[in-house]
Amino acid sequence: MEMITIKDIAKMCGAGVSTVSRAMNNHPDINEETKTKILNTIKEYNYIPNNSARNLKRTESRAIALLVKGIANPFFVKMIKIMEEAIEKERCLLVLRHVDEEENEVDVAMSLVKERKLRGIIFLGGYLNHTKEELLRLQVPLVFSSTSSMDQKPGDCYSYVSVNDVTESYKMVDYLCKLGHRKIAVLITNEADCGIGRLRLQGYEKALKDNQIELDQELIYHMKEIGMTSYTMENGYELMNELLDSGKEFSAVFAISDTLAIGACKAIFEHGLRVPEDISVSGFDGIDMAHYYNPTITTLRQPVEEMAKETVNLLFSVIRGKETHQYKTFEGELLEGGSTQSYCCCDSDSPS
Amino acid sequence: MEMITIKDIAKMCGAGVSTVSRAMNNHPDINEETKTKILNTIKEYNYIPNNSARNLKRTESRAIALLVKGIANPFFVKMIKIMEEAIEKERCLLVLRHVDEEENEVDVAMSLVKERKLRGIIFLGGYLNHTKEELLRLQVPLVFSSTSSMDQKPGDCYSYVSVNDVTESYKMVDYLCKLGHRKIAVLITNEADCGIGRLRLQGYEKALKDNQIELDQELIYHMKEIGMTSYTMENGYELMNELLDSGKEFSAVFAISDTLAIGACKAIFEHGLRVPEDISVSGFDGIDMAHYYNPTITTLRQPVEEMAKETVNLLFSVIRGKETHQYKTFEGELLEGGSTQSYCCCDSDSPS
DNA sequence: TTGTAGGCGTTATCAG
DNA sequence: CTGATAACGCCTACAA
Repeated sequence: MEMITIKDIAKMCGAGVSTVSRAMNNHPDINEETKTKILNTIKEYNYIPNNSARNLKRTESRAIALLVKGIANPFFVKMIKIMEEAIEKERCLLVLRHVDEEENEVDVAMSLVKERKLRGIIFLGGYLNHTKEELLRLQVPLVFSSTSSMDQKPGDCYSYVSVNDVTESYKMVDYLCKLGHRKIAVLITNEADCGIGRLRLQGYEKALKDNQIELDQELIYHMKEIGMTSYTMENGYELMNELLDSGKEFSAVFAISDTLAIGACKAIFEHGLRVPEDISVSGFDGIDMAHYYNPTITTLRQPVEEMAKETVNLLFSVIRGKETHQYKTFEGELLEGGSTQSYCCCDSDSPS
Repeated sequence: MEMITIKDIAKMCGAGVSTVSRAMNNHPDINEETKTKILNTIKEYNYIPNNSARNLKRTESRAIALLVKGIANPFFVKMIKIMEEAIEKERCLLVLRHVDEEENEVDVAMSLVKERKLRGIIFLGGYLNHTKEELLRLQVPLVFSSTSSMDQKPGDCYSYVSVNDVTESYKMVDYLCKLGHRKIAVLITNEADCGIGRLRLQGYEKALKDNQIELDQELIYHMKEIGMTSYTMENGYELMNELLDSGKEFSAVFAISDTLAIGACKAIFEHGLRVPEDISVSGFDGIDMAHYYNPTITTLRQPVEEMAKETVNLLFSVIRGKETHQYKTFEGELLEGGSTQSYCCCDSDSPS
């Protein structure tokens, strides 16, 4: 029932608590013999030091926090994995924390800074709408990765890694235009979302404009529910059903995520239509699923691996004081899949 | 630079630390006026109490730990979400922790018990091979959910929620047999895996036997790499490629997860074959992707929602002392999708 | 209703 | 090399 503490170990070994502490923490000033003896009793009694006490007392740690907004997002899952490895390589401890949609990630971060004496923080996802003052209060190096921000000018108090959502979604929509599509619908998060959704919509609008296509508000399909920012297949399916049921004419769809695109395909199939013969579908992100789907989803691949690695690199550069905060934008890559084809007014039945 | 503490707040308000503590923790014995005053200064100075100190001092908390082995698994992602809500409904704090493949979840749990004074622990995924002694040492109610265990007899020191992997995979393979398939390949984790993979293989073997089909070792495709237990589309793709390239004859494939099944489909398509006309493909789990895939994957749906809810229920029953530890097995549901069809020796080109 | 003091389990400091 | 001892920041008797 009683928790065994460092004192108990000390008593058992006939040593002082500080010696036990030294043994545990690999301090240099300790006799090898007593050290092994202590380590043995620790193992024997399954003693595990109390982290709360440690964190409270320690002046610094090697902990890096990774705060993720949207842990279900497959795109993030991959980034997390890579960051995890990179951080481990720096011999640091990763503290992974899932942040809810309504939660304020900076508050969570602040709490962690106090609790764990963090070395640095990585924010993954979410929307960057915090004041410089709030961020400075965190007192540790910060990197925002794949976080959207309306004004693309980060302050000097944090680093920033991302693709340019406007530019990249422009690429995709422009690609659809060049294929000859003129009636291009877009599936997107709800209107209140000022995050990535809005940026990608901007790219869509600009691409249409540059291709001399008039913007048709009826082809912009927002998720209805407020606060509904989740990029799920189900939402893609729902949105596409609405769109198809509306009777509105269109030949291509740009879904602002691959998950939405896949859901959309399902709706299209269920309406007895084909992808891409009847409707071309394109996504965004370049997640594995887009590649494995049938047909392969035409998508805009974000260089996940490089982005994740660079995120960690930037963080450690600042931690080491070697560099000051930076702003890195990555280029996406348009992957042509089987879900899009050039627009054909005669509605051919036998492509290929 | 200096961290602001409870003492600072106390000083600023001209109050004692205990009063500040009472204000923060909603204690009854406190003057409303002083309470609001304190709360205001706390807000004004953005004071956040140090969790380490709290955990160290508190004798109990309302924290429940959820230790997940394989956070990338879409099946778990859904369960986590549901458990999260259920735990919140019990007005408890969820401590979500990702456990690496090589990490021992019980060690992590032990560490958390000490650090956070946990009320209970839920283990999601992984393989249950811990001694009763180890588990008892944790001192708090335990539930293993969707964890595999060779001997299906849990001790009395923990609860257990799962489907019967043998029975359920039997159902699926039996279904394929009843469709007329006699050469059924299986895609599975590496041979060293004594977890879910082995159980599902048992179901496969039994189903074949009951259908008077001789077991053909060459149709059992294990992941090659040791320690490779990840149920990814990529692995499914690789395995299926090997299988197809081997020239071995078969008409159906049972992949022990939907992700593997989807990867397998991709490989089949790339070999110029069709699903299900040339090869029937079935999966396991019933994740969303199986439903959205084209064709829809025939799968064995695990009742995620109920399982997740029951997991939390069992935990709280024990916490409240109302019930003793239990062992709940759920029935899966075979969802017929478009990826399977009855075996047709004439290799029809125009199904329905 | 409020304040003071002691201790939670460690680590850091400093004298031996 | 080792062992007391004083913090770390908070909560909680207990006394006022």
